[in-house]
Amino acid sequence: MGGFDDHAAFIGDWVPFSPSPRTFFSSLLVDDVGAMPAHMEHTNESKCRKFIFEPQEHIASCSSDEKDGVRAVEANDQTVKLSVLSDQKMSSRGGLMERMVARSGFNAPRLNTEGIRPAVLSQNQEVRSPYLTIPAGLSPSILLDSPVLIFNPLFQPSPTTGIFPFASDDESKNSRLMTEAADKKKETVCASNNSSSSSIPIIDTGRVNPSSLPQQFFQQVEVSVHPDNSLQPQSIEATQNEWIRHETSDFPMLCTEKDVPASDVKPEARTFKVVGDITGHSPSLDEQQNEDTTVEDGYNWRKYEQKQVKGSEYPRSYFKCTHPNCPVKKKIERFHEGHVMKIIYDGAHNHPKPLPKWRSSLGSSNSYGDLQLDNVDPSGTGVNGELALETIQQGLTARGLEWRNDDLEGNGSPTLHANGALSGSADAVDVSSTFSNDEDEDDCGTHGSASLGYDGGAEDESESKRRKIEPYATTDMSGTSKAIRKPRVVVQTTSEVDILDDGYRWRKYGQKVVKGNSNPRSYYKCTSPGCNVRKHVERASHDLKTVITTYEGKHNHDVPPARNSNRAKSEVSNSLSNPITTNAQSHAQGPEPTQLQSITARYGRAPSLSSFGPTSGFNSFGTNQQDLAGLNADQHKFPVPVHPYIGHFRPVNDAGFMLPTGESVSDPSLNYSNGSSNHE
DNA sequence: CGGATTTGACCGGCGC
DNA sequence: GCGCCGGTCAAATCCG
Repeated sequence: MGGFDDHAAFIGDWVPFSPSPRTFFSSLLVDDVGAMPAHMEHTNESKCRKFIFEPQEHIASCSSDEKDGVRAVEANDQTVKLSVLSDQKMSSRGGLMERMVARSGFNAPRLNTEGIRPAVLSQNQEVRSPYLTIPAGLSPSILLDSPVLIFNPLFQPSPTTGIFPFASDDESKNSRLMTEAADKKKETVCASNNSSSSSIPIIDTGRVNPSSLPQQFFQQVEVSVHPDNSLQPQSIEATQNEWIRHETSDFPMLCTEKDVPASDVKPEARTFKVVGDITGHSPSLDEQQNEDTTVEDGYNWRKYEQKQVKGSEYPRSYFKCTHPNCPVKKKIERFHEGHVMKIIYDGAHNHPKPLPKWRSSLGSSNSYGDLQLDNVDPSGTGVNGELALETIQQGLTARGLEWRNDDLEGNGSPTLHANGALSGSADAVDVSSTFSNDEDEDDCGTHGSASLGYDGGAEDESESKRRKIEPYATTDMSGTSKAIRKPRVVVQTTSEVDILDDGYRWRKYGQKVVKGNSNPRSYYKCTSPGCNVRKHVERASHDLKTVITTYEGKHNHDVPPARNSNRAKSEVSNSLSNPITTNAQSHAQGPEPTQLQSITARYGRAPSLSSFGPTSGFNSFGTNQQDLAGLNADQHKFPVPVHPYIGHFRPVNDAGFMLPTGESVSDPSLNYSNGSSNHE
């Protein structure tokens, strides 16, 4: 066994490929979207990938609710969508824009108020809009701190980034907004659900190009945030818990977000979401990332994660407040070619807002902190409006947004207050929450203003979660010994089946897209109690037929007996006529038909995404698990010695091992031609 | 209903 | 010090 330790062996192609719908799907998707088979809609993977090609109209829903919204859509027009995705994506904007312009006479989107009906709204009293759409580059805190969006002619969006260097100028902001707000009725807005109850409207700026449509753009904003209640109906469209921003000429982007059903709204789950868009500019990934990090809200953030999430073609960035012990986190997500940005805040800052880097240059007069959101409140949106914000709010920072419980008693509507002062005045830290039952805010005790009954549950939750996890993680770590590198064996096979069934039973515990490979990597653990062996499986980026399985650790047990040989047999017969398999064969992207057939026969079934996992009855060696488990390795046509890592595994590869780059296989003793000898 | 899978989120190492 | 990224966790969901 020593031979394996600290080494990784890369076992070359030694396995005949097997049919895997998943593989076919992947290849089809990648190589020929238009030819994607209808059945793809049944696979998770297809769903996942589909988003990439999905027309704008669906992206919003994807982002908000991949599970429901997307699926529903897929079933109906997936094929069509896919076939026209590319073009549509590229041209839809212009077409819509043109139509809108023609219709309205100008580029400002038209507000759709039809959807905003008191009746509907009333049904969703509990539903609060979690989204606030703001232009890219606009500091969320500014929004939060200000009753209105700022319009300052002096601040033009960056020609390159489209970011607005929002410098605060209270006067200009307010005056401008106020004066213009009156006659702005054509703004497109992605509003908060409860028009009547949203003090913090959702502002969807869409894909406005400020440089070309500054007026409209800001008008829209104005309307959305106008203290006066009037704005809501116009800018808000509520559709049963679902906030949909309609696509309009200049605002082709959807900011459709599904809100949390009232019933599901839990104090601890409050999240404040700010959605903005990168105006008229399609940022590169780098740009987006930069923008992500440059979105100013007055606090300092450390990016600790960036991940591709399902339903979004752009990675989601995770940030933590860098202030010591501050639990606040935020997520930034982009949609629609990066034009729409969603920022989700989680938790409440337990410290004053640090002095912004740019603030000093702007001068105190411009400090956004001086803005008073209170203004918003009085307006009439009154009561309900604030509630909307509350629900979403998952603990806005003390500084950026202060919740006043003033109104809470009466109607539970909070009042937003922007603490102007930068440096930490006491109240800056003071987080007032209107959510009396806010269990999520944590630490309110330390910073929360008692007046609000702010419980700070969120933090507690996350903290407790962390505490709960840590011990486990620690244990796990020690057990699996991350520090102590486990022996690794890398097996490369050519297979249509993702998982090489090695006789052991595995439980999938993770899946992730790793850099350099668009194909997700799946992580598995051996399900045998006490066995820490893990493996991850991924398809090679360069060759979808190539499956790379990396084993880590050594089984401390024998190969478990086959579960049910009968089942395997039946599956074989079923698979032979499996439509998926048949379908796949018909596609040029897959293996040659003859190959497929033989594969199908060999593997006996067209595994479902979940079924061709490690526990499936078939392996990738051209044998099924039952064979391996039930037969002596010697008896099998492929002598398969039980490998401590990979069970019944025998690299019957002609090419022998291939040492993967980066994998150190320095031990010459490694000899997979005799697997058994290696594990003693 | 219980086991398996999915998937968003978190952790921590590593490199710049 | 910060961001990237692989690995992992665990709640939610799926599925037999």
